[in-house]
Amino acid sequence: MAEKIAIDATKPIPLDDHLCFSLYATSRAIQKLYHDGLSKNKLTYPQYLVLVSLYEYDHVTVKRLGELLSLDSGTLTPLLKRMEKEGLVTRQRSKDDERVVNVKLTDLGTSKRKDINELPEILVAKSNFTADEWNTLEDLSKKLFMNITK
Amino acid sequence: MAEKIAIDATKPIPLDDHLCFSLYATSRAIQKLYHDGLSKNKLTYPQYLVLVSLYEYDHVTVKRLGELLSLDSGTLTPLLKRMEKEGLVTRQRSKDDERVVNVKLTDLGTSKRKDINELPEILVAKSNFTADEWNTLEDLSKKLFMNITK
DNA sequence: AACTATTCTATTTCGCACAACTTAATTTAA
DNA sequence: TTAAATTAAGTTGTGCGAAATAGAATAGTT
Repeated sequence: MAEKIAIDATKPIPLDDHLCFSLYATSRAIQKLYHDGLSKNKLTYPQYLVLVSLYEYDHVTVKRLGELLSLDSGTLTPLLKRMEKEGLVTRQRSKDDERVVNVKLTDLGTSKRKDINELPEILVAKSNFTADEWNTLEDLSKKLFMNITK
Repeated sequence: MAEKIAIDATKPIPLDDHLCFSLYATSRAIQKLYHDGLSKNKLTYPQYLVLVSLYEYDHVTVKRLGELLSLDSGTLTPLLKRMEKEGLVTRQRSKDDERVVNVKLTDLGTSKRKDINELPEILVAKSNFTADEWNTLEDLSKKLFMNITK
């Protein structure tokens, strides 16, 4: 029988006991960790995630990108316009369905793959995690995401 | 002997293999989960974290708040001004050291404690996690934060 | 006391995030 | 086949979040 998760809401709950805060702070810390490697390539963190997505899928629609990154068009449209301006991607309205905009890598965008792919190594090194710790954290984080978004 | 964490940077790394993304997406999903409960009280997520901090410490300086939440004054100053405007906190420059600004709860701010403290229950319920899963995720997230920020 | 360095807050600028809304294209169904 | 509903992207407004800078107050040194 699994133990219940106990939170006593009648007393002040220390910040340190908030799982939400731990994940929030850690996520931001990782973005800071990547900052130098990203700004060297004139990239922001969400722009980096767009490139990662495009290396995986070659071309995607704005809608698909939104599903992949759980970001909406209000975030993606201006972000992609900035990336287009930097010459990293192209945005083209689909001939089949004019509502759809296809996003593709340019040669410049493609050329950054090697640099980009080295960023996770920084986290691996700094984390000082065992493979088991790493995988457990990843699995639990994904499981939590699934459970609260489904 | 612990297994190494293996990342092959020569091939595209699926978005799904990025621990950074999993934590980033999960953190944002939690903020969305809290959104209704927060906006009911006219609060944003970081403002909620400020209140949590104040329930724990009663009064804090801007600097201390920045350390607690790992946020800088560029974020905190306007945020606290908005909270002051809403009547949730007071901001007062210290007599001892005029550089320091003390932040304290008002009665209104204090009165929100019960409502505020119920938010984590929403996450507990939605997570469907065992106490063991919950604690493991919290511990590993904190450990990762410590290792990459120290 | 004057000089220097440090500490702390505030300001500015830019780029997300997200909600709510608008516009335009496509699909559906009456 | 045209009116209604749906879908995709874009727009607007607000609030973070980070970096860089400025500026005032304090502490430390000579």
